[in-house]
Amino acid sequence: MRDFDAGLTLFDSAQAFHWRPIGDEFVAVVNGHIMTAADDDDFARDYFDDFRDYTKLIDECADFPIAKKAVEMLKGLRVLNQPTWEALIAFILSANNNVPRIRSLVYACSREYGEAYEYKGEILYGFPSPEKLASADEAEMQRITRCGYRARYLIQTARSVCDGFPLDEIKNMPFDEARRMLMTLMGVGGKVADCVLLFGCRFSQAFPVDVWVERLMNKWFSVEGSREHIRREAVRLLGNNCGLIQQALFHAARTGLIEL
DNA sequence: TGGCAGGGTCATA
DNA sequence: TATGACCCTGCC
Repeated sequence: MRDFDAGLTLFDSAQAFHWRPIGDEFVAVVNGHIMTAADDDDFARDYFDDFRDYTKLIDECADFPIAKKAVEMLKGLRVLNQPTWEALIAFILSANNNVPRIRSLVYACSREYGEAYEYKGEILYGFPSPEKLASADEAEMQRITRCGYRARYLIQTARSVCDGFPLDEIKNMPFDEARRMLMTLMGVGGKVADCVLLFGCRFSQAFPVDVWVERLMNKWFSVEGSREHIRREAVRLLGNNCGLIQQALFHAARTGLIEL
């Protein structure tokens, strides 16, 4: 695969939290199958977004030197096409947490409620199913996983999915409608919805605004105001692939590659 | 060791 | 639309 930086994309970029370095490779359970960063079947290439031409992205942010710089510096950073449910669970857990703790919460929930798999002597866990989470006890989940108030979000959202919420149809809806639908789920506000749309529904115009993106949009794009306002301005300025650009900007800001 | 901040959301007014 | 509460912990 051309220009694919597995460590950057799967581990450092904080768009997925369940990939683990084992030996000299990255491994995770995706959709009930063990997957490695070296896989290159059609499913893997799609998951790693290998069918997109990322060189075009540099031209798309030509009007914004800081964006162009971030995209150029982070060649090899892909935006993943994760299963919607997996992105949903991970980003509900992400709320008001730092990256190391999100990783540990995703792990704890998977270990407790997901299926175990063995790979080269290591145990890996898949994401818990909606059914499994829907029947979980809130207090017990809090005690075991330490996920705090997010236990209620997880359980309620899992119950909605079990009760017929059309999660698999979200990716085929118009963007605004998809976003509104996701936000009816417990624990899903605008930011989490945008992450699910970007990382789990192929909407490259989704633009998650967190504390880092808020700061960099203030400093480098002179955009201030509510996060919803910042999001709309980003779409207007950067276009329909603003989510892909956001990912480069987010990582550059968080790691000090660009000043804040 | 204390205290802040973290890929926010919800309830309330 | 704006404000405060919220589980817990990584990190300075």
